[in-house]
Amino acid sequence: MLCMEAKEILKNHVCKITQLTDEQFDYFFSHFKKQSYKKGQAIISDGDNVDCEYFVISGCLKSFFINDDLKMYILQFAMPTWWASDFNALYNHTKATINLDCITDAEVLCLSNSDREKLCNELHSVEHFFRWRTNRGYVATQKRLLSLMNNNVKYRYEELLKMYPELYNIVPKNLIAAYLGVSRETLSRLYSSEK
Amino acid sequence: MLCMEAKEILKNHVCKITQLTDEQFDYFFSHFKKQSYKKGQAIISDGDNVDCEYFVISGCLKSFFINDDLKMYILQFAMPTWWASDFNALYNHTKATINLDCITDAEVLCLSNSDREKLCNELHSVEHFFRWRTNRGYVATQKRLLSLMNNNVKYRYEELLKMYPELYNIVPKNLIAAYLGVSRETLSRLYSSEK
DNA sequence: TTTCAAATGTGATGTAGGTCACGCTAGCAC
DNA sequence: GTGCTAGCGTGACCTACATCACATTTGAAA
Repeated sequence: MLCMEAKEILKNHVCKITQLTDEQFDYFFSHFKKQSYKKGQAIISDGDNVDCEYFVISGCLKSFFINDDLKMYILQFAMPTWWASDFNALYNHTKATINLDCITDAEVLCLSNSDREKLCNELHSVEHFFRWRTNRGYVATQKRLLSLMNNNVKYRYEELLKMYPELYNIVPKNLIAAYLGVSRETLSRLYSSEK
Repeated sequence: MLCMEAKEILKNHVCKITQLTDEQFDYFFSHFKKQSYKKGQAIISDGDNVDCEYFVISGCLKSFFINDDLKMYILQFAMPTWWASDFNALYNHTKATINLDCITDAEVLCLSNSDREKLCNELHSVEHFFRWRTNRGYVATQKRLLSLMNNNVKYRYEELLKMYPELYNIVPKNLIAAYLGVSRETLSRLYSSEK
């Protein structure tokens, strides 16, 4: 039943962008594997071989980097219909340098790198979809890069909450800080000062 | 003659990634328009409609953002075989917020957004190529984002020069600073302090 | 209900890098 | 040649944010 739901969510997401017949979509979908994870559970850890990318059905993931001083920087919060992985490791067949884990209980659909490439090769529409998806991620990351250079923490914080208001309730502030690239103390002082 | 050379450069670049017959490549290439620009000349300016993306044959471009205080932040230096544009505006049919201009005299091949989409639609291999290209840009931008949050200016400067040593001779230091997201004064103090 | 860890607030102090101001040099325009 | 502007160095001072330390709150587990 929830499996049915997952299929519908993915279908909705993909068919908004590209045309697939029902049979084609069924075939596409048959390559995904459903997984459930508990809050706090790791999906990809530093040093792992990375085989899959993950389409979020429910819950919230984070992909993040840990530096030598054990400081965490969050690359992405992944909410339903978002895709997450260590894309660098996935595309280049290197070990993971990015971690992926669960902020809440989560259900995802996994697609392996080789299956994605196979599907892209077999179905032009699927290749089109994945081109679209990466374009979107690329442009969003460029915007974030500029914002990081150009705007102060306060502005970036407000921008983030305007864009993803649901994060405010789901994600603890120390993780928001790790996304914005500041210390949790500085972030805390921000909204105690305003109003 | 240089036109022949441009064609070869593009062919080399594309066929490293994807299979195209000679006729297919000729057809692909027929949609590009060669353009020459002088040092300092603008290709895309803030507020423009953005129709094309640009494949660099020779010279060096920069894409950059100017904020309200007239401070410049450089998104990308584009050397030969790199692609540049305001991809956000291009994909989303909005006005340019990113500028593109020439650090040196430059020759480029222009491809319009509609021709790209047409070609991607007609030739699966072309769609594959563009998916690959954006994947690469996406991953590189994510890395830069992390480096910006995690590393200090000195490290980022050395990292940049290690990756693109040719920039050192071509690009004035104030532009390097604008790429790293620091003031030219700070950058200047860096390498006067070391050794 | 108690307990414990995670999440959060806040003061004191340190620091990387920004800003402003000025001077020098080199190459291009006339 | 003369003048002018872009590029670059450098000192003095300022500021946003980091770091460290400690207190308080909260929510989930036992």
